[in-house]
Amino acid sequence: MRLSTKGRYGVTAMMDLAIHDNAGPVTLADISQCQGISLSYLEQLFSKLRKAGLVEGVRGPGGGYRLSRPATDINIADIINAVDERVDATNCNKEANCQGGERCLTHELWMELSDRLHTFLEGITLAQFVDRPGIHELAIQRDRINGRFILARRQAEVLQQQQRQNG
Amino acid sequence: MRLSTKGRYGVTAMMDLAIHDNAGPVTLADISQCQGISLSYLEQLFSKLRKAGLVEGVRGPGGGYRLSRPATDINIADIINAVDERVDATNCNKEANCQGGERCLTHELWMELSDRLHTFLEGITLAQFVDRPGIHELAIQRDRINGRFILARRQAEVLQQQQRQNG
DNA sequence: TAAATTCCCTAGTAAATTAGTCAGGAATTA
DNA sequence: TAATTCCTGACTAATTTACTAGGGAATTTA
Repeated sequence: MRLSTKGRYGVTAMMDLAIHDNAGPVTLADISQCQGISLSYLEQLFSKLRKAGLVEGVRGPGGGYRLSRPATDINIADIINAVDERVDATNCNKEANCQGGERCLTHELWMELSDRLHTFLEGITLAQFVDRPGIHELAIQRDRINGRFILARRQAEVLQQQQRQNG
Repeated sequence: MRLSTKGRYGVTAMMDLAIHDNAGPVTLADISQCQGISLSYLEQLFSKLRKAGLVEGVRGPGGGYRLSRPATDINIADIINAVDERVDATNCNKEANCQGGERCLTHELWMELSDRLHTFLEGITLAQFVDRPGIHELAIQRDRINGRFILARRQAEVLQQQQRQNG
């Protein structure tokens, strides 16, 4: 397990997709502008997310990226693994350090900690951040502030439709 | 929160100190050899751990580093913060990205995740890895394999003493 | 069909971080 | 006094991060 700004970019971008999941795909240009990351860099990150099967791209006008499965089925460990891609190889695996083929005790303990961390992050899904009252209304507000008018409108339409059905 | 190989080095080194806590200080030369990290690099890492108040150095022959407080009072978040030193500054804090002074919704969600992670790692102490049956016997074995004879002897002495008192 | 939009891919580069090297000094023990 | 070990600072190499540039492929809209 490894966690850098790259991982943060991946997670926040995926949260963005999850929030707008009902309102259709989100363009990288939007995410780029809102988060202040270069478009090309985002494209590279999304290439990894796509290869990991977490998102799918939709080309052409009105296109963008969307989650490839429900937000309930995507956890934080998935995302970080896809983007940060580093496994916890300790130095001892390359042997020559710890004699006799025995690994350092501390490395075993580290692996245990690493496992615990992984399990913890596996237990946190995107849905846990998105499925809460008022989040979509808040998202529409913020999107308008950030100039993401198309997204805001689409999301507002979906919301109205749902309210008509419920009320 | 940020987690790189540097953080791993810090944590495993601290585990090493914790295991030998009763047997006196551990030299950086020992850790360097066992973990395959350069001595000077370790010195730089320990400079940070010392400034964070987690360890204290003992100079001269027979010296080394030891924990500055009980292993029960040192958690993983402490160590990673000391060594990786990066706080979770999102791009939005530097403003100019998200208009209107409002932060991106995803950044708030990220901070929430970051907090959760921090709390999780705060709850894991060094003692949880060290205070378990047979760990010291195992440590002595491994130390001998790794050529850390002085440490192994000191630890064996302490262990015998404890056994005399108990049995 | 043409034009616009968006994903998609490759290659290269600048900046930052990681990891290491070197050289020396200060405290302590034997 | 000599050996050991921490401690510090400056410099360098390697790697990773983040960005830039260019073009191509699929799709929608006019």
